[in-house]
Amino acid sequence: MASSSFQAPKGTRDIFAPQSTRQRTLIDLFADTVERANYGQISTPIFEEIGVFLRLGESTDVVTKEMYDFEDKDGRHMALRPELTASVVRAFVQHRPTLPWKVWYEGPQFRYEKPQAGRYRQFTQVGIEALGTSDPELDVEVISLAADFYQRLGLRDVTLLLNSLGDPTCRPAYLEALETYFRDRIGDLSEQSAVTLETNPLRVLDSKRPQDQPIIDDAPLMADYLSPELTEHFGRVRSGLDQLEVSYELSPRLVRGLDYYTLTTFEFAANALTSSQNAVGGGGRYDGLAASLGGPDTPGIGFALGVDRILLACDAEGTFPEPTTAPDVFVIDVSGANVALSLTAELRTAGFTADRAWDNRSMKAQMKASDRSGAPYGLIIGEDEVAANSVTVRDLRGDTGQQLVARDDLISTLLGLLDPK
RNA sequence: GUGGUCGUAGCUCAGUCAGGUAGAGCACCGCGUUGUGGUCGCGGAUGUCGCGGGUUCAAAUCCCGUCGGUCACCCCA
Repeated sequence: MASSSFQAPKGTRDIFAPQSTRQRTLIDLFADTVERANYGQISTPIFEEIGVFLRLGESTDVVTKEMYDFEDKDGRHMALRPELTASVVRAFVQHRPTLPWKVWYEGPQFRYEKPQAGRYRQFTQVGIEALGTSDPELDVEVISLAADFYQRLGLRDVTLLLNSLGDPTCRPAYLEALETYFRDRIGDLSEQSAVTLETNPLRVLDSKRPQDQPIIDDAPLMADYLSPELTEHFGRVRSGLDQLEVSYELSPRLVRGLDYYTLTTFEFAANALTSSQNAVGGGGRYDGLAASLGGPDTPGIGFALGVDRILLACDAEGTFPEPTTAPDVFVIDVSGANVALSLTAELRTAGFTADRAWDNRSMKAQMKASDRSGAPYGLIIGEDEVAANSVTVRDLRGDTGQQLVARDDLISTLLGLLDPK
């Protein structure tokens, strides 16, 4: 803790068992959920040419203020990925897989933000992206998969917020109306919102300042400006969600932070999280992104879910507990003959998880260690056992006592007592 | 990035208001005789009181700075 010693960089943390095990379990559950829908895993580099991310939008903090960018030794301007959609679409444009293309991912992302609980400079997201069709039923599939996943985790109090942001054919008229509306009231807006208005009127809707609320409440709605086709698309998304019994709230003010979103946009808020960092996931359509990255004009939709925040929400709801990690057996060796060394290796080869005590400690100390390990059985080897070429198998959890087992029968005896992992 | 708040043993915290050079619980280690843990009893180790500077005879305690956590805004997962 002294200033001369190192600590994890601001906004980052060390995660170890059992939390790390829990995180991996969560990711496994996510993989299972989306692989049932035929999404395949994609793994992209953790850094890209910065241009890949500049398409996220010039009015977003993620791009303008929060990028971890650097020059590599050849002078290329690179950046650690602040999100994964852009990387996935870059991979799509580069490889041109057959359509529709459905992928899922997990991994760390980086944003230079001021940290807070649930907001880190390195954070983990899981997500999916699907490119190649504008079918509104794809929107429904994507959204419902996220909802399914929360449900499988045991999260109950998650609200799905839904909106349509229009597209280049109808959004400009809305933006104009919105800008005019806010300009007429700029004197009543907060200073911050007045600045935001200059770069992106849409995002003023996102302001949480009390001063802005009455003005935002009466602002024009995108829904009134959607083209007939998009109104139809949005209607089919909603009826599809109804059909699958995925409940949602229409949220006409929902504005996503990244500029590439079009049409369907959504966000999941965990109500158990009391802080303002309660968005545990979000996503939407980005029909122009592939083209803007130099590829064919291909529609796409996806979402990203914040693993760190989801786990905080699980804690708040008291669900998805940490897995208990205990070995099957724990070896106590007081023989002075190094039996533990070969015995643990033999047990592991046979499929058991096995740990042991070290440093030739006393019987009492080794028994204590075995108890603490959580293992259901302790294997005791002393001089007597060595002489009899056997092992004492002791029940550490129940009351069945202990039995002397011939070394040759040990594995089969243990197989009768527990299932190897 | 702006503002608030907190920072004492591995963990949770008391002590800070009224300055006199560190405590509790849990965890850890050992002992309770001959090879047996979990309960109990006894004993033990561990902190330059986040870091740096200032005021003072004297600072965990007061002042300034800094780093980190956290809360609100901002932003977003």
